[in-house]
Amino acid sequence: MARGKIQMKRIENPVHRQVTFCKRRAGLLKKAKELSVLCDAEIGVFIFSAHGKLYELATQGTMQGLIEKYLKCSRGADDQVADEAKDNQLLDPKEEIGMLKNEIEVLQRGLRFMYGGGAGTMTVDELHALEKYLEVWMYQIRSAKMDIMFQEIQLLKNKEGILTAANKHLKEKIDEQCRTANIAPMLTNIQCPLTIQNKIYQF
Amino acid sequence: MARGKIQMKRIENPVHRQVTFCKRRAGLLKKAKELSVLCDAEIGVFIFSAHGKLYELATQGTMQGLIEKYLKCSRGADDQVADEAKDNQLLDPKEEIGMLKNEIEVLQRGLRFMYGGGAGTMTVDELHALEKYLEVWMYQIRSAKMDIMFQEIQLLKNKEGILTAANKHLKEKIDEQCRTANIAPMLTNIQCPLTIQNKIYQF
DNA sequence: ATCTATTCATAAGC
DNA sequence: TGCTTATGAATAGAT
Repeated sequence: MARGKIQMKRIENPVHRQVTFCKRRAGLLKKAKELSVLCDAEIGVFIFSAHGKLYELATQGTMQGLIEKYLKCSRGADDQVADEAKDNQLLDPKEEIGMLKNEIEVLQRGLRFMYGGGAGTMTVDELHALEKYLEVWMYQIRSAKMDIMFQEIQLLKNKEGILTAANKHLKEKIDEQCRTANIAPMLTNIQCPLTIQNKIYQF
Repeated sequence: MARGKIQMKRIENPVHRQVTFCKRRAGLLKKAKELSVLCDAEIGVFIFSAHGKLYELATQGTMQGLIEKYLKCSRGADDQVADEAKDNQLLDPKEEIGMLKNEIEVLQRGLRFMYGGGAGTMTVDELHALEKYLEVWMYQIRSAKMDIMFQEIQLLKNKEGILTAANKHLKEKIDEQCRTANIAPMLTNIQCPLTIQNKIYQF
């Protein structure tokens, strides 16, 4: 920057920090707007100051809308573990496709509503109908989300049950081997797995 | 910028636009990170390219967490002039009480409307207020539900990880014991747990 | 806030 | 996509 490079670490002087925060915050939001305009992108930014105050920017529509779009996009695209994504996809592809088609149809209808003459030509009743439709749509999306999460919970519970059973079985095998072989040193060796297993049941 | 100032409007040349998008996107995310580090701020950015591809940055924790924090912060304030509304509410407790009473009254009227039938007693403004109120209310319920479910999923995933590790450990113990004891009959006995374990990994 | 001296970001070209 | 460079922007420190 200017009149001396600054280190990329927290500015300790509170006055300097506050000043820099104001300046750079403005700069960041400006850059975001520019990128949005120049490259036809949709951008959301929110900044929480150290004191918790919120500064936000949504280049198109509302932040709420952007967040919904974000949540829709980030689902299925990338999760933390590859397995989860696979599981979600494997749950019911047909149902997912059906939902997406339905969503597209609703969206197209909504767009025709919006662009086909504008809201000026719409009666209160028509607007009411559209509102109802969007309400149902929201409900369906929410409902589908909940379903997927419930399924995931169920799946994980099943996994847990199987793993617990397997653990129990393995433990019994070890006990049995020890008894059959009558090898004293083995008894000390199996303390460790037993300890681990006890920890598991504490959850 | 360089080698010629550019106009602040959509870049029409698709190649230039794409190149600029990549460069400025990187620049914006860098600036966001810098602001976060220098000024101890928490920043979330998401960028949708014109083609709908998502690029995101969350300087602290996950984007999910940031979004929740954002929604919590922006809730209670109606629209874009959130700060002013908040300030007003915080600065004047009496006014806040008045507003809450008003909201309660609107809600009560809404309930009478629902059960008594007929919107005749409510104005459009009142209905709008009711709608806003129900929207926030719905969001809060949904949000709480989601939080609980996410927590449950996380807990189950942790359990799964520990159980899997314990299983692996137990299996290794068995293998070790078999090698040490060199007992042939045991080899057939341990097939069963191994089979269970393989089933587990198929999820 | 406003003002510079600097550093930084980046448009254009390859 | 990556690198280079000339130039416009951003901004640190001072006022």
